[in-house]
Amino acid sequence: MASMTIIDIARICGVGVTTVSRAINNHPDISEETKAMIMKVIKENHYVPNNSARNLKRSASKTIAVLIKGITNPFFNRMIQVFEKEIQRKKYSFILQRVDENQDEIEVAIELEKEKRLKGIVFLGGYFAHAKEKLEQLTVPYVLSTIGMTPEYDPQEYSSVSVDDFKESYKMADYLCKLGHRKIAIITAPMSDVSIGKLRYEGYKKALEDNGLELNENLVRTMKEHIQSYSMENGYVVTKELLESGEDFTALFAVSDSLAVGACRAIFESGKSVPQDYSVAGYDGLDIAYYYNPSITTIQQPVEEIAEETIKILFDLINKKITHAHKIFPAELLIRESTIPPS
Amino acid sequence: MASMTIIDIARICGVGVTTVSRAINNHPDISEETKAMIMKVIKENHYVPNNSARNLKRSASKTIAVLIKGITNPFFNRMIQVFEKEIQRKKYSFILQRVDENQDEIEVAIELEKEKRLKGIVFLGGYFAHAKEKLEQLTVPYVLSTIGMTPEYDPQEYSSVSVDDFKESYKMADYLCKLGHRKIAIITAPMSDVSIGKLRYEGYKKALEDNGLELNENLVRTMKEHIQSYSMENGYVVTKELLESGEDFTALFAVSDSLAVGACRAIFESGKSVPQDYSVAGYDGLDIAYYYNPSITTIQQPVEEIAEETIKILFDLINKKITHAHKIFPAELLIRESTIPPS
DNA sequence: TTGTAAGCGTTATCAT
DNA sequence: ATGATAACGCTTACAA
Repeated sequence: MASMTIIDIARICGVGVTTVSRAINNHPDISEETKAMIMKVIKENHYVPNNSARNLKRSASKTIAVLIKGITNPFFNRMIQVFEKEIQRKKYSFILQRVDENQDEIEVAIELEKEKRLKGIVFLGGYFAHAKEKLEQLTVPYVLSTIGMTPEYDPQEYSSVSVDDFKESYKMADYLCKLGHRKIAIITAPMSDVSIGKLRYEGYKKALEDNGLELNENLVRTMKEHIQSYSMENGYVVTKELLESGEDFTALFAVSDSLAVGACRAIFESGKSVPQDYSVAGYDGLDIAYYYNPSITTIQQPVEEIAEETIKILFDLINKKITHAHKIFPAELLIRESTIPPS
Repeated sequence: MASMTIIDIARICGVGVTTVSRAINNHPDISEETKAMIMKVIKENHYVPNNSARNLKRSASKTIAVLIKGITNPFFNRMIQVFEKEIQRKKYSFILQRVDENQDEIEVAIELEKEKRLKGIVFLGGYFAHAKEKLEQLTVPYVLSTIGMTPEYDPQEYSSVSVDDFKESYKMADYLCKLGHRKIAIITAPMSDVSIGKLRYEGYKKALEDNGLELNENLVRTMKEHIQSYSMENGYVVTKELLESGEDFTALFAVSDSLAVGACRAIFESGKSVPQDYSVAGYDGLDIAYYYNPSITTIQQPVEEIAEETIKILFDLINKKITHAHKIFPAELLIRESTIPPS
């Protein structure tokens, strides 16, 4: 049996399609009894409305899409939960759309906006170097959440919520310096990265400079491009290489907690220990940084606040209360077992 | 300016809509030059076809959806990558749809099937206790991947790929027994769970029995319902409670690696160590089990093979080569630093 | 090779 | 309160 349509239901009920539509969509102009009767028939016949037809006809829907670059990142888990909760609280529905690493998030967004008649979009993660012309095709409000934006963009033209990656990274590197470390290695993004990876590296560089330390290029290590970025495996491989290079260092700053975990394992396997032989610091404030052994010193981003503020700004945009906004949250340096003064 | 439609493009190009459609969809019956001209106009005007309209009109599309319960689970990351790769290799497109913990995956599937004219569905994760009547509304082939199915279902009526959770869990518990442990605690799913959590618990029970060990109810701990299931935090909280209960044990089997990580941290915080004071074992074979300190003994599921076989079966179903299939892969017991004989 | 026109399954407009 | 009917933007017979 082919799939039921609204017409079949109308026929079975002996009413017009409009009435059925009214019943489905909770319209006021319908008597309780006809509605109940129609709903009963719908249940019995397992009728499910076709969303494509609905979206096509509807001029606007109350839905927000969250587009994530790299859904794999545990850092986003908590944020997604908050997004979902907040969006539902506003009586909007919520679409989570994953964007592939080599897919253009703006193109996905443009397509989705048309397909689903979106009211707003949240971009989560990734870099953001798009032609202005492309951005302009997005006719609904959007907010960049924890995304590093290239500085060439006019801040008047978009909205964002994040931490100050430069400052927070500086904070961590400065802490390591103040601990007495003078040879501090870093695992960061390839220099081609224009986003948070770059900002975190710049913070490290500045902290070294301010502490009178010279930058040793041999201690600046970048993630392997062929391995999942910011992953434990990447941290492991890069650290192994660093250790084998024989270059001397006493502390290692990995720009994500996952990288730090991989780094620790590489150190253990070389017969050394953390923090006695090497201090290791991470970034993000993931659960694993707390549960790891030793627990890992990190920069904890206030994920829930970031997510809440993202939604708040998005709805202010939707309701035309504002034209743009940028919110920067402070992150917290959590000092744990993995970092001590050099021996 | 309102959004462009195919009619606008046709008008601008001075051709009919059919021709534009042909250009968009790479149809053969169109001259190279008109096609090039049309594509140029499309680019210039930023025309993007409306997917809802396409899906509505199309009778069938070449797309496969993967529905995941709990996208948060790192165990699925690798699988998703494989799914995507394999599906693209078959020239099909791929939709990843997250299903909320308290959402009914079958309902989502039914809706999506109509909306996107799916060719097939993969269900990933979660339990699976659905009314047969509901399942029957799914008119396209589907495969359950790493899902525990309630035994009441007729295996003739569905397809699945997974490991034998009972057997693999038995393997781990048996290994701990053979190591000499006689007081083996377990962290598992609440008894209401009918799925993998139950199977893994049953394997543990049987192993104890076969090794002449009596089951101590006080050593059977279940995850907290209000905390994310199978998470590090859950393992941490439950283990803390276990340690504080004063009940004696020498080994702890956590039915997921994340639980095991949380368990280890709870043990460290109580001033004890792993594996000297307590052996800890996990399940799944996540990266973190290897990178953790100590590295964690686990049951490694062959995720890539499971994912590949899932797609293979799905396409065999689509091509009507088979009516159903069940594939069970062996998993591997990886003995690492976290388990030693009791002292 | 190209164009015209008939749906796809809804919702919205306008009568009744 | 209810129903006929015209869109929504696209693909696809069928004609030319």
